[in-house]
Amino acid sequence: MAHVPLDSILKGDCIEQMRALPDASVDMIFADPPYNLQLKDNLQRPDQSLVAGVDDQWDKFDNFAAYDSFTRAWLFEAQRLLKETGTIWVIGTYHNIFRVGTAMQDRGFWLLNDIIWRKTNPMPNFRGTRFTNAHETLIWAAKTADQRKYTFNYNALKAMNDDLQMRSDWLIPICTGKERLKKNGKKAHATQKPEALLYRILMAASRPGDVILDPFFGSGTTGAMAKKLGRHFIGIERDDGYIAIARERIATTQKLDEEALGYSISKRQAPRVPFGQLVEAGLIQTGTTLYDSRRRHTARVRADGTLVCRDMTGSIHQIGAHVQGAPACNGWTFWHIDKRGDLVPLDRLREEMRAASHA
Amino acid sequence: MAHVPLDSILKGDCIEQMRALPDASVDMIFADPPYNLQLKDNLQRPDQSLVAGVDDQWDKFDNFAAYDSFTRAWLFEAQRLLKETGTIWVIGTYHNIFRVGTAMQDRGFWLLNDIIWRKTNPMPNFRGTRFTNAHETLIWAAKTADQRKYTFNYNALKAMNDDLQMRSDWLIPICTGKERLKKNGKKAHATQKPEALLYRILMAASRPGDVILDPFFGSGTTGAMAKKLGRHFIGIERDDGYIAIARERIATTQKLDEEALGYSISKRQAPRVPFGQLVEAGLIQTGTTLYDSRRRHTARVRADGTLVCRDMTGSIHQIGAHVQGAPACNGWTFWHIDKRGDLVPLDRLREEMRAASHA
DNA sequence: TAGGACTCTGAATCGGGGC
DNA sequence: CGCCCCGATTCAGAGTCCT
Repeated sequence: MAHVPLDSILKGDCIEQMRALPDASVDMIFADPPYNLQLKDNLQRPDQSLVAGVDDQWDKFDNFAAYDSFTRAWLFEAQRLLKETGTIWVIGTYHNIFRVGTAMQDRGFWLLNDIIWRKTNPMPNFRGTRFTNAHETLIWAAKTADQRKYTFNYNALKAMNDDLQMRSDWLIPICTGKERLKKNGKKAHATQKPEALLYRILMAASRPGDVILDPFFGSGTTGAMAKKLGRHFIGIERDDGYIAIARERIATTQKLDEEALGYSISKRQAPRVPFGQLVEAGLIQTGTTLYDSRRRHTARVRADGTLVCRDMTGSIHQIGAHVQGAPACNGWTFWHIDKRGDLVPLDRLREEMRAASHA
Repeated sequence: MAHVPLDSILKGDCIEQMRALPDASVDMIFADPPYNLQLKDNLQRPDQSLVAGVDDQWDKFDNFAAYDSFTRAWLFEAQRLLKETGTIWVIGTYHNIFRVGTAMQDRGFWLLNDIIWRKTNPMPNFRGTRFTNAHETLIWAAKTADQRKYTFNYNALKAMNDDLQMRSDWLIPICTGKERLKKNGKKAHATQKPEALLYRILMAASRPGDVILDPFFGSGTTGAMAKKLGRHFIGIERDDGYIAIARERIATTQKLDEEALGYSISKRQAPRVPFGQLVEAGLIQTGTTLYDSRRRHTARVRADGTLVCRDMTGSIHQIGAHVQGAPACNGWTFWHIDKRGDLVPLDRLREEMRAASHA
């Protein structure tokens, strides 16, 4: 059967290129297909400047039927290429994601989750006519309904999330700053995805050495993160310009060392809530005594959010580590308050705080 | 034509009951259709206790085709019942929402947003096999693609959100505690929606006095919130038990008083006041010099309400655009008068004029 | 150099009424 | 239906320049 070209970008139409690859040859697929935006006119900001919207040819379809037919064709090949334990991720917005999801179910993929990428910094709705479009949706699915042995690194993701089960809503900034690839001072690709998003996806649903296919490779975020995390990639892209920037980008990306690959922690988490903020808000009184889960250690809270324990003062993490004689400690889960005899972890109070500040 | 039965619950099949209602008779629809959950077996918690899932007969469909056909049928009636300015909300999870969204687009509804209801307290994934399913998805749509005059209280929602545009991700707790209706100590309805969710939806997309239809009425959250917010409701439900619960619930719900029901309206809805009227009324003298906010540009007022700037004359908007070299300009906020050294925008004078004409 | 003022930008189905 | 004009409308983050 056909050769599987690892760590390279195949130039051409994604369906044709996928057809040339052998059955059951990839461990994970990440697909960022055209969203089929139907933009009628130019959009101006309140200051009269023009929004640089997506006007690329690759996002033009005549109608829903044409888009559906395209979607079914590439999904058919994607399913054929997946190994039995493989999973697929597809990203989109309300313009296309319902059609993609329907096509996936019809094709026999088994949906595992829909994941919401919440943007910290979305583009506002300039006209005040709708809600700020502040998220995109990912669908995560196994090859078939009876396939239960898909790759999912449950514990790694729990560790990335302060020892809480990772939820289906992920807060990640859009791709800006140094990470955003530029060409002649302008954005090189209209829809470059943030590396943190691919980082989390690859950590969740693949293992080092796995083969990752991205049939809509674009600026190559999937390839760069695959290399960084010690996975192999196959990219498919038909635009020479995009291929060139992706090649250069991946060439300058470093693979993490073996040790880091075992313990990688996400840099970007849910909005940070300092412990002092709980004190400031009155959720925790100064002078309150904190306990570990078995009441073997105690410490008291000061007004600035530090703890005192015997003659030591420091953060909830530092004091937690100190009393255990451990090199490090997650103070949020280590320390508890006594609520009518029950021990409640600080982490629960933080959750309440986050909820209150958003509601 | 048929009678529209306000503030009542129609017993029977939702499609048959909708058929009996006249065209263009409701202002907003909220629909919480069966989710078509595909639970194979009973789910047990780690402590071996059984999760009380949805196993009602109303959630049983033989396959996707049967579910799609049901979905298309009720959406057809829903679209017929909507007034031209009306919008529809449909809630679901990944089991059904993609099929619903596709059917809505195929039917000609125009999607305005998808909204993510983020749960503060979702049920964990007990087996550690997937991400915590921590959200549900709502689709908000106008009746047709060319319909731009749908009801959306942009300013009211902005006010509810600390003066920031409301985003597409809403953090709301699931329905628990006193709010959760009980029957013989057990939850009375498997999928009772939180009142906060309906509150926000009704505040966003309806006005006092509007008619709200809920074709899957269940425990009546829509009816209760409609009554509380001074809207009318029509509920459709086929289960006598649910109807009884909902009736009692709504009977004990109080309408907010008129003052509380007031909400911030937008400038678009305010009566139009031409600039010339301010001159005519003497709020601005002819010959007055106008300044932009940084005093970089000036213009003088003429008797007919036009401005002069160098050799140009025109409306406050035209001259504002001209001096900036911009394609357009809002003269009301661009131009100011000098009141004892302070710059006051024309917009403020206009507000005074409107206030005076009301008194 | 630290901080403030100003500018720029991001997958966006983004207006209404009179003539 | 088309044209023209009125006039309503933005948040977070990064980058630049000046004090």
